[in-house]
Amino acid sequence: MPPRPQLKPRKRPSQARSKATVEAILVAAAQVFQRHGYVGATTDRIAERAGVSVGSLYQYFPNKDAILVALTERHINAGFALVRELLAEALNEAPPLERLLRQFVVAMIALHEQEPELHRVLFEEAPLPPSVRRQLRKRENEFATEVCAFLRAHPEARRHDAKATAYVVVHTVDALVHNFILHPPEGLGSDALTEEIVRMLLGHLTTNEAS
Amino acid sequence: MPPRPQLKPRKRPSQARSKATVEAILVAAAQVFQRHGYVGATTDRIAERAGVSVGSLYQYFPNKDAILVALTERHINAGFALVRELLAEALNEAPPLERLLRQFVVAMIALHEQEPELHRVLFEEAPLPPSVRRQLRKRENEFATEVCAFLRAHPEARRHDAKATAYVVVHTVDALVHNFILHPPEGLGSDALTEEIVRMLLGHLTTNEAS
DNA sequence: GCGCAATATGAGGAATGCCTCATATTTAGA
DNA sequence: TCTAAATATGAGGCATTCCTCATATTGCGC
Repeated sequence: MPPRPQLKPRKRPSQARSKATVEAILVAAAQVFQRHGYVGATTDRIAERAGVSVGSLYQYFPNKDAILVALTERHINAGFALVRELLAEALNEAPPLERLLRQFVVAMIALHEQEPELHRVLFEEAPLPPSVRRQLRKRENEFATEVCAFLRAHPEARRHDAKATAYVVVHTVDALVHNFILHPPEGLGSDALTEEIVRMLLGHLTTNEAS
Repeated sequence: MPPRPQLKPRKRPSQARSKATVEAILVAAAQVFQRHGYVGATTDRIAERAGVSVGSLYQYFPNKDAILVALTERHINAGFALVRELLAEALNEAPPLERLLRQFVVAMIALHEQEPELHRVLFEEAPLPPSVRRQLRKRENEFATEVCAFLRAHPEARRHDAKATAYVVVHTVDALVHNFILHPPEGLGSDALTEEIVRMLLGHLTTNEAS
């Protein structure tokens, strides 16, 4: 267990051919991580699945964890993009808070429902390096800040400690949905959960309090 | 990556000497997992730290994961016991719901604050076998059921879908506290978080609704 | 077409960690 | 005290995986 080596690619692909190779490796990695878990996902297996040689793989990724990281970052980016998109759509209509919240929860569920097993491996099983976890938290905070700004602006929202509220709102939805999709409890459907979350958050956001 | 082998000990310690050995191994394992992470925690290292030979270790644990599992189960049991204890104490006084909620959140924070790094390794990094994850979920559900029963009984609580509510309450607290302790955000203290959670849940629990 | 750079190959080196087993020591009980 | 069972030891076998490197192939610019 020597100090964790670098995570950046040693060569940047320039020709179309090599770009395709990198893409194939990432796609294959997603499949292999999904099917075999973090430990079972060997570089040999990923290369084989990608239809390239191990040597090629190591041209673009200095080690196994670099693949994990690249994959995770891509996954995170796609996730935020999707949620933002769905939210932006909803925001165009200047909707009531309840509708917006429901939209948010639904978007998060949709997000977690695609490739849930990959999601589980990446975020629950794999030893994501601290740098990546930090980055993820940073993105979450940015997102919470947006939510925060929105909350101040929305006519229905009444709370004072917008920072704490935004933190709680964003993380509550994320955590509950994450748990629900990845470890579905018996006797509780996603509709019921959505309703419950929406009611709770709506109440929380619209209750005025002399702090 | 052959099929995951058995997790049960091959020999049960009978004499006091061997009980001490097993105990030493578990204590050492906790320290080593904490300091080196799941991958860095080699059986050799654990044995060394425990002051016993690898051979002895393998007398009582068939493989590395068996140690992880034993440790996790112990951790889980201690956790539930602690929270139950703190809650039972609070319940003796037939307190108002708000007080009880606050007690719950405080207990969960206390729980997560002891050995947070071990907690992180066990639940975020280590590949816990599905059986253990299932067991954990089962315990959580049992706990949620208790909460559920209590909710029905408490005079201040007004909600109808007690099952969904219990699920949301328990998992919200757990997830938020877990995240907060293990990945502390800047500019948000534990008091503010506690307040925020308590207000949110209290509002949720005391709001009556024609479902 | 030519030559050079980019890319691809895959057998095998090197390192590591899990776990065994033949042997030694300790304890319990008669 | 003596014996058998319980417990402890730790060097090293075995398997596995990561990654390299010498070589081959492909594509780009001229």
